[in-house]
Amino acid sequence: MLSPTDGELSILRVLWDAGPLTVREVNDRLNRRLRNKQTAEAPPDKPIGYTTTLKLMQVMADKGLVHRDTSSRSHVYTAAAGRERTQQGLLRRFVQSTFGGSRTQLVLRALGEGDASAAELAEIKRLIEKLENEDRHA
Amino acid sequence: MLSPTDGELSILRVLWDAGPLTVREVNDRLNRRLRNKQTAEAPPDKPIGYTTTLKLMQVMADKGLVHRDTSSRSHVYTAAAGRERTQQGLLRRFVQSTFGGSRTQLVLRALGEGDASAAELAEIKRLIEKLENEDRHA
DNA sequence: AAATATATACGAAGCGCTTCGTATTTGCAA
DNA sequence: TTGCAAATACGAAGCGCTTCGTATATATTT
Repeated sequence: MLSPTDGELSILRVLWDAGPLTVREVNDRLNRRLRNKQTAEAPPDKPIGYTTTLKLMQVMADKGLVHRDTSSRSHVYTAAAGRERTQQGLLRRFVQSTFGGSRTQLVLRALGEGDASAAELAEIKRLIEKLENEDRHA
Repeated sequence: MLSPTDGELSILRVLWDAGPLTVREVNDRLNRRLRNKQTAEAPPDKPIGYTTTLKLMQVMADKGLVHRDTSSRSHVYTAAAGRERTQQGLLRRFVQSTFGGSRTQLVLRALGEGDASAAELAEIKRLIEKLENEDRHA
């Protein structure tokens, strides 16, 4: 299980959002400032060169982070792992390095910042109650 | 506001746990396998060289991550920023890069893993209810 | 067909993080 | 005081990530 780097992650985001894409399409989307709801990413100060994206995606193919279809001249790439699975992996690492492995500490810190809306808090609460129920019946 | 790297973070953890320390003391603690409750860190496979720790801490002093008292021959280091503040900074970065800035997504993902104890869930729930009350009165 | 545009492949430089070797200084002991 | 132990300072190598220049192949247009 290999975790993507920051640069790789930005490419994966594009692939997750916009399905199978060519290098050109990915590069365009990285440079164009289209902030999809979930994906809130700041547009780069300096445009990313085409060959930069190409090289990165080639590396990702080597690492197995993406699959590529080379049947046509413009190769078509797809993310190898889903968004959830990837986020879980990154989260695991992060919790380990920054919170000594305690997910609860992380959550408390994340909620403590105080920018969660009432609806979000309600959603989290709902999840907790669901988990508590599962616990009780386990 | 500068965020520590992984290596720097492991040193900060030691300083947070054990107050002002010399390089020697930090290096010893990094190599000795003393897993403090909060700090659950795996002991390194290969011992960390003394000068490695020294250099890293010198860099940290340059960056302002630690303060050092050079009045005695063995310099004494203290963490410049507190644990909470540092974790907040790292969390902010991580949420941005991995969850597109949505703390709620992060929390949902963190809780979804399903290894939180009943007591932990209760603690989180308590915090949420406290936040909801603050919201209501804001 | 020739010229132009667009694709991939590849090597290498730049940068930050980490690690270590080595020189130098300082304190302590024989 | 002479020698040994332990500390700091410093330079540089190694590695991974990112970026880019350039070579080469393949379409497309004129």
